[in-house]
Amino acid sequence: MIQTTSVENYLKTIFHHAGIGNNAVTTNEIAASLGTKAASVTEMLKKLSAQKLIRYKKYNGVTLTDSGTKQALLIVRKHRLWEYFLVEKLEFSWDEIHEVAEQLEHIQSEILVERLDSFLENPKFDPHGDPIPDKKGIIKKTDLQKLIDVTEKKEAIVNLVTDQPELLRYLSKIGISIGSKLRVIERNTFDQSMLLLINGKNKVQISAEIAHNISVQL
Amino acid sequence: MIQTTSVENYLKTIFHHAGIGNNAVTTNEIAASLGTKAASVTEMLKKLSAQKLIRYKKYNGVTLTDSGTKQALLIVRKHRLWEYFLVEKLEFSWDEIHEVAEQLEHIQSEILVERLDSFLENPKFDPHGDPIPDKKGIIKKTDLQKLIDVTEKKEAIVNLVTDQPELLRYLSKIGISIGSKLRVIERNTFDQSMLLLINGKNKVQISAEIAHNISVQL
DNA sequence: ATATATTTTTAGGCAAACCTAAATTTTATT
DNA sequence: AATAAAATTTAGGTTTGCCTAAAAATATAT
Repeated sequence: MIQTTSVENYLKTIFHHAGIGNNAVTTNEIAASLGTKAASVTEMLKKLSAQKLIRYKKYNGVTLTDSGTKQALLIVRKHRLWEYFLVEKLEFSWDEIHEVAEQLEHIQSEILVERLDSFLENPKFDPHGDPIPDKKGIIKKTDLQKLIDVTEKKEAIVNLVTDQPELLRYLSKIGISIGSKLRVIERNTFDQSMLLLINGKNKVQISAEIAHNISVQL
Repeated sequence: MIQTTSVENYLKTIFHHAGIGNNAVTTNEIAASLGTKAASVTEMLKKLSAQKLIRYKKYNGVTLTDSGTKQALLIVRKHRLWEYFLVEKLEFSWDEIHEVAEQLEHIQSEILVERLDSFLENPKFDPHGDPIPDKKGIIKKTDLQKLIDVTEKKEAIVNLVTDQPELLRYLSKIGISIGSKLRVIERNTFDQSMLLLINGKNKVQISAEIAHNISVQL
């Protein structure tokens, strides 16, 4: 089904805020991200829900359905391919591409996307290093890295955790789950323990032992 | 001023129907061309007029102002540059480009257009042979041809007529003026006279004598 | 646990761009 | 010139996506 530009922007925003774990996204987050008001978001969420693009329960935030995720991925694909085009072919610099790619991503033409992809020789990453989903919406997994190897100040997304029940229980207690965004604030050079900021909110100190068992994607 | 896609489409349509002579364009012509209803067109014409993009007098059709013409030319420029891109770089065939170029022409970014132009090495004609206006909206005049030299079935636009009062009077009587679209339906091989279709409406037979004195643009 | 603050939803409106049906103006025909 | 036909405009609606203000639900703090 062909969507309006507005619907596409909502799907894309929800997709980005949900992260890898497909966490629920709140009305206010969406409003802030799109520069609209919460009331407008609520209204649109009902429409998206009616189209089965999201799962929506009043006051509970939303998650993308498979269908919604697929559509979001195709928009992301288009956005990143156009960004690649702008930088590689039209000599745009990083700071100039966003606004234009935001427009180009809404052009409706499957054949255009595929021809562009071929013309660009099927790039796997956009100029920011973000992976470009393929035509089926599949993102090539970037190489995972152990959290212990992440340098200071960097932001990483939890992708995989060694399957040890105690560890998993502990992590959930301190608020880390698949998809959580971690920023390494500080590393203790003595014991290699690290101070993390979780999802931009809570600070937690974890031991090197634990950092060894968490895989992240940068 | 940044316009809506709809306003841009109206300007483009009026531009194309007005032809070289910037003739008045009727409400119905616009409606037919855009696939909307006459009532909707009237409404929009008021808006365009308020913005001084067209000259509009009730029941009298419209003409583009200089400002309106300039904006129309920039849309035409974008349309034709994108068409060139689609054919030359993405290997689209003629019949596939229209729909996509209709969308791409509305992308708002001056820098994008200029970079695209450079990337394509400043093409002067699109894949249909139509001239691409430059960034100031100036169209390089295509070489004029005498109507007598136009081959059968071709469509041509009247660009210049030898300045002979009798001829001009005669032509106006049979409905030919600067900007008229002529299609050569048939040529009489005996006397070189030709049967023309004028603006897709009236058929007229003209002598070789007259055809010698009309210059057209293909 | 209750009061306060925040978030989300509902209700009622607005602008753009479209529509149909009816009224008006212009054009064509006899 | 009067009438019929065609073109155009007006009047009153619809849909999409946004808004503000008020109400309801949830979260936070004492």
